Amino acid sequence: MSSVLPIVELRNARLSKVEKLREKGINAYPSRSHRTHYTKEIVNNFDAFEGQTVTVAGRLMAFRDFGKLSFGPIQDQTGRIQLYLRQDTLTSEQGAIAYEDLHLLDVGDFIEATGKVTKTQRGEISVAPVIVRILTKSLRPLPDKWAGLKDREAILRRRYLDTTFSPEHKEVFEKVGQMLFAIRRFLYERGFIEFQTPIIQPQYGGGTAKPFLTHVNALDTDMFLAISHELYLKRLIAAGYDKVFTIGRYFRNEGIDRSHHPEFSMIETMTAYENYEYNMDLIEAMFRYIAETVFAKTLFEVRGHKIDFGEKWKRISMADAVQEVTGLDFRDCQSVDEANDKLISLGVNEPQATIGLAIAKAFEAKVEETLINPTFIYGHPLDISPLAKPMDDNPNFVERFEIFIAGMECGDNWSEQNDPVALLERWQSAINVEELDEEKFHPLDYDFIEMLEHGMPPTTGIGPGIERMAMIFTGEEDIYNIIFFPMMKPVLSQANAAIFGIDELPRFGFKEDVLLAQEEFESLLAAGVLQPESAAINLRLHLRLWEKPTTEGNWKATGYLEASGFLKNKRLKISGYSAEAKEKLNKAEALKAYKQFAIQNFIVKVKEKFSDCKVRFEED
RNA sequence: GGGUUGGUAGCUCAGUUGGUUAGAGUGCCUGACUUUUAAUCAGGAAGUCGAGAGUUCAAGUCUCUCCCGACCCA
Repeated sequence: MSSVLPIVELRNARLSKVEKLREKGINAYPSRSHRTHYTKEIVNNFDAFEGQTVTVAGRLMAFRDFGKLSFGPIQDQTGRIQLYLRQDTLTSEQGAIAYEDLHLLDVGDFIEATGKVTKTQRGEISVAPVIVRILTKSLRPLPDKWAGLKDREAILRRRYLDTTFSPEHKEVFEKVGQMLFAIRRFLYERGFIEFQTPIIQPQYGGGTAKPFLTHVNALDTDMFLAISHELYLKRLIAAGYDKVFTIGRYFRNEGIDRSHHPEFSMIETMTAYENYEYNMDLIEAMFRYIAETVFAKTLFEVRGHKIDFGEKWKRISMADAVQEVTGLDFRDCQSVDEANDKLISLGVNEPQATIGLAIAKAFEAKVEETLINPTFIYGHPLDISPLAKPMDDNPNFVERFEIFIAGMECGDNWSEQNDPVALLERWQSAINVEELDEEKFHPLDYDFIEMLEHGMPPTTGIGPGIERMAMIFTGEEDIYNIIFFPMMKPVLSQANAAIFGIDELPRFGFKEDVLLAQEEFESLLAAGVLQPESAAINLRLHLRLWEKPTTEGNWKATGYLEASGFLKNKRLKISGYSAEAKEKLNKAEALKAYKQFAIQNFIVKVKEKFSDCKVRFEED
């Protein structure tokens, strides 16, 4: 090794301190501490503690050496207290660190100090240790004690360093934990029972999000990570429990931005023998309960708006809300065309397939952002709510409500459809629409329908997102400040490569690419060499539309298909497809034409060879 | 997906029209100091300038590709 990285030298220096401590009979990684008090209780009650002997423990955050006297604050979960170390009072009993050996400690080490509580001449509340023990040697330097960690990427990848330096960031995560506890307490007080529901599910129901696919080796079956837990909670209702809930993890294989994370949490309840009106009361009370018990206030500032959770929430139907904001009542429309004309008059030039969809569109485009104070929007069009129960007085609308706070949707809830025949019909027609759309794969859960046929009492549920709720209460506008371990691409730093002697990260299940030309792919398929290795093939189209015409004056699109499911841990890319058009198409038309082409050339060939293999098509 | 922007010492950051051997603060190492609060003083060591390729007599700086982020938009 010719040149050694500075971080490696720093680390080696600390490793040799571990060795020197060992030579003195001191274990740098003992089993436990003998802490008697947290720093905060001492600092807050100095008068009571003055002169008493205490043992405190925490991370050494700084060290100021004055020869025969030194100072160093230690930090524990509750705060900091200064150690006031004197050569003439520090003893070196067995296992303790003598004054002369204090240089074997580093800022960042976890240590324990036993001594009397006192004040220094400058008035700083301190512990004057008789015994100092090391609890854990730190091998890497802490960030700058004044600046802390600033690099966003470093903060997200090594959150433990950021929370060490930023108590206000640390507190946010504590509040999230307290919120979860408060929610559980709130529900238990009202007779709910908490259940665990499966995260790995054979079918994904209860939503239209794209799932994560996984494989269960023991059953040799593809399964999905939960996009929702409600179908299981409903089975619990059928099982005879009247009030159930789960605090579940949810996985949606979609975009990431400041308010969306692929993995998130929801509190989901189901209550039998009640309808959606019960839930409006429940969730309003829950928000108030969290505000009062976790944050000890009802007035919050959310995205620049003052919001009082102590006040009663507004309740208005979706169609009324649209009418209130736009002056248009979509309910008197006689036809879809009439509804679409109204949309256009609002400046929304996206024709919808039904009157119900048009109402939802108008709401989304014009009303949502105006809902600042907590508002219940109820009575959604049936068309966008296949699993909800229609209203008695107008079956075009359902017993469903959404919560809006500061223009953000914060929960979606409804009275569950428990008529198995009606639900199956709704479900099937929804699937047909979806399939025409070719956008989403929406499986029918016949086990669930069977459960309904056995009978599920009238039921209603709520499902507020934990992260959204936490963002509202803490004032954070970035979900990455709420999720302690956000999803990041794995990387290997040069320093770690050098220190651990590796040149790449372990890659379990890493996907390699195999590139085949269209002809190669088709001949391998025809010869039976290439076979599906999972029950479903997922297809993804990557398309490029060339902006300049060919010499013949035609417009050209090229691309490749990405197929997973043929080769384990490998992603198959098939190139060589191309399509030409006589005149310029817009991107949507070109995509459509190309998709047709891909379906003919790929899906049909796979289907005729392997008739029971599912092929799913997804787009970028 | 589109636009903008960033990656330089463990950390926080400078680095000019391309031009000596890439700097500062902090931290680290050595020494002094019995009341500090980002202690002070003296001395010292420390860099694959995100990775790779190119242009050039000469690249942290210019060009291209890639990796990892951030911000805004849809």
